[in-house]
Amino acid sequence: MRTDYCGRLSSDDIGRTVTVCGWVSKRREHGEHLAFVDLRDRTGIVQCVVDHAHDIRSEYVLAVTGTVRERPPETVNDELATGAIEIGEATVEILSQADPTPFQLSGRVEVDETIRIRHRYLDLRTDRMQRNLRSRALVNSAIRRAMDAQEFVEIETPMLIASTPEGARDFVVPSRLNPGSFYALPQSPQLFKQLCMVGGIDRYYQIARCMRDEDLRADRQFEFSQLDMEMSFVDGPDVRSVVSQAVGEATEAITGQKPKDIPEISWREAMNRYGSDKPDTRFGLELVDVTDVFSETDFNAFKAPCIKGIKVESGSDIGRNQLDQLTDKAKTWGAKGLVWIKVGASGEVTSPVAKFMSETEIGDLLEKLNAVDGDICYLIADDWKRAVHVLGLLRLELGKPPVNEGGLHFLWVIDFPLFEDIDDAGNPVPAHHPFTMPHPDDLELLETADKDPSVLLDVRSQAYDLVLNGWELGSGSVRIHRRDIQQQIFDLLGINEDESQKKFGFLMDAFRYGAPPHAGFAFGIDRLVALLVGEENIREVIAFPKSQSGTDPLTEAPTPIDAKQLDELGLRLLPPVN
RNA sequence: GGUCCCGUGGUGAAGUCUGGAGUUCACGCCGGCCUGUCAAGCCGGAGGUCGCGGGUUCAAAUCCCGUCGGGACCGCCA
Repeated sequence: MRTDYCGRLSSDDIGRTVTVCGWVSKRREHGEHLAFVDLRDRTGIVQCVVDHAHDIRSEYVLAVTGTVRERPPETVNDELATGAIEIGEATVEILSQADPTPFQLSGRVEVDETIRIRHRYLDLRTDRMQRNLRSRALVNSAIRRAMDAQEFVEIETPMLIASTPEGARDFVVPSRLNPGSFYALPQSPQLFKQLCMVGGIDRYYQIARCMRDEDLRADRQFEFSQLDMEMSFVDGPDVRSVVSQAVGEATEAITGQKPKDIPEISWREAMNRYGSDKPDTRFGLELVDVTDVFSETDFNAFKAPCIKGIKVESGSDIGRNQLDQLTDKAKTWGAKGLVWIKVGASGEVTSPVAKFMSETEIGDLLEKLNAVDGDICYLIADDWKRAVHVLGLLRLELGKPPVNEGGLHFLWVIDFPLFEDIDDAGNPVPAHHPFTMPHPDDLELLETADKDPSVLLDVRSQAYDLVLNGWELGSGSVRIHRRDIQQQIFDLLGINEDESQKKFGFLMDAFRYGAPPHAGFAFGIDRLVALLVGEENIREVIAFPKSQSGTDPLTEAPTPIDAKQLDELGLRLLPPVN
């Protein structure tokens, strides 16, 4: 049907008779016997000169046949890749007509995203979506190349699996053959990839679809894709090296440049310096500990276990209104308050709480924060966890650059704590999943936990996250491959033997028969691609995404199902709750 | 569970704070003119339940209450 793609025609083709197919991007009519039709396919646009084009409208699908010729010099279009040539004396076959589109595809005006998604088949024709989806495909193939080159085996794991109550909320699928029982859709192939290691696969990977029924965000959809991998007889650095390689090749495939070696930072240091376990290291504004300065303060609000501050250079021209808004935000983030101190020319300060601080305290504070004339300091006093958390959010609020500025700052965050908290029942809450190997140096801390559970919070794990520009790309860990340690962890988590046998019995059983030491990782493809192409929302790199409320504007999913389907599945609906 | 922002012809915005005739701008659409445009140009035209419901008022896009939809974030996401 066609001899060439629109965007690939060039001066080399002058004189050839060609047929191109595509959509009418634009028609410019100059009278009955001269019109220019810009024809678009996936490769780009070419101008066709048509004798009579009155019946041709935008987005009609055409096959255009004509002779490639040089444009008159004064009409060359430098903006267009094919701008030096045109298809002359073109004859047009209309393959398909088109109604006026519900929004313009030119990209000249921003279009409401719901409208774009409702008509995604049109939106996909735009340069932006064509580029994003092609970039995503390039990332996928680069990752596959990298993994294949390192002798990983691609293995598919089941989509219909057993539900486990840990972690995120499961999507569940009722079983017709076993009424009253349900499958869960995988939140990740975690257990299966560990079974692959027991099975001697040695190196497994998969570009896996995962589902989690949690609230949606700019960087979270119900469904997402991960590069999921697992290796035997390796340690954390080995895994990080392989992942760095794959991510590096994916980055190079899009940007043309291989990223530098990825720095590593401990979780503790990340929290202290950035107030986040996924720090955006494109900019400074680091947190400074000033607890010592106020160790003997009379200021009641600062009689706290931890006081952290950040300094904004030349930030003192901020107005009272904005400061009040920042304070309100800090409170919604969990702070009791937010203290700000503006620094004047000769070191004098302006602050609602200056009168509660001694001159020594103010002097030491400014010195620690290295604050000078025109700067403003923000301080949070609280327990360590809350202080760094709130100040970390404030740091982003004050300094986070736009998505496509500041370059790509990859970062490994290592030495995560094994437990993030102790729950009301006195059981530790795992920070990662319960198969994460504790740090070898901290194993003895586990033994002493009977006497003092709080030491558990100091136990490090062999878990690590990969972070890019403040987004958690993914996480992984060295796994527990010994039943005794695994049972010890289950005991600590308050999961008794019955329960662990019921939930993870197949894994525990597998470990009876010779489990190799193994470790793995998974990172989100959607997030990686979004950041690589400079999109601040992963919906822009997903062909058919869902809205924040989990509905699909295109298909209207989710929808009720009819009584017959419910009957078959042995389900009955409760009356709607009002 | 919570906080904040948005909703005005097909699209995007202004108008809302400070109530006074559906007013304006750009794009698109329809018709006409037009033989070198490429954001073509010129002339003309059509197109509206100001998300929805209620209230206040002589009068509501505008003020108040509720509700729906979209988005950003906190919680949540082992």
